[in-house]
Amino acid sequence: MESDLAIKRLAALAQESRLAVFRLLVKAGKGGVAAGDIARALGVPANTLSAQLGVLANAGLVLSRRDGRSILYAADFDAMGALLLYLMEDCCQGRPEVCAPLAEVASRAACCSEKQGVRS
Amino acid sequence: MESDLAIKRLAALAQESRLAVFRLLVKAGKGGVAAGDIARALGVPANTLSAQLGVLANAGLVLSRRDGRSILYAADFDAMGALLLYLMEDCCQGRPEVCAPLAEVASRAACCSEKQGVRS
DNA sequence: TCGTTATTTCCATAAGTATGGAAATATGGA
DNA sequence: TCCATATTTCCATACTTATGGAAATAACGA
Repeated sequence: MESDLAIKRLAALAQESRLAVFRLLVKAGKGGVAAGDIARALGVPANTLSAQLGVLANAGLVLSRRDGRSILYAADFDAMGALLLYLMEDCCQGRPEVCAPLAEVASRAACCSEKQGVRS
Repeated sequence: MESDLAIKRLAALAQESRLAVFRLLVKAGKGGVAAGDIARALGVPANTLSAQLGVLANAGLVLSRRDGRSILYAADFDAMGALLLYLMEDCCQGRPEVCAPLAEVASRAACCSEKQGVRS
């Protein structure tokens, strides 16, 4: 990953309500959530939320598709994985002091994904 | 980790020259690098760099100590590890789609750190 | 003490980001 | 077609951040 893109993604997540949006979308899974429902859940005006979703989408952290009158937003898990991989490998050079504590979480995930595939 | 702190750290890294500073400090390791040497390496005026180091330090991503006339800055590996752990667990809920691809990097690091006697 | 080097703080300016009202666009249903 | 709903775009305002010149502070050696 280019550091430009990593910076864009870091900046997109570095704001309270955008991080809240992303976390909500992670919880929701691949099905996604309508923009209006996100706005209601977070108590943010629709146009403000739209701008925030725009930043996340521009950073490639969320995907959107229209469903009737609504537009469904979903977290892009691959993009987030790529960002974390960048931070671990390119930025931190795989240093054990940084990366070793992550082994348990990562291997648990790897284990689950092999056993039962993808969950939503 | 509090999401406020995570946001502070994400924001600190979400800028070109600050990310460059952090990467340089990761490369340099625990010994650290004098502020002036960082400024020279990155071609940034001393006072501008000082402000950037201030942001990184305030986010807890770098540590500093005086050494004679110089002030040595060093990456705080634990802090970076905690940020990544937060992103994997709290933010992404350990989702396999995000975290599984990180298993190899993390376990390689864990392996090396065991050899050196460092554990998490 | 003084002079030199290293770094930070102060300050102003420039640049970028966040917010939300109002209007515009898109969809589906009557 | 007309209307209601869902979302975005336009725009102005407020806020935050980045930058670097100049002065201040800190440490060392003579």
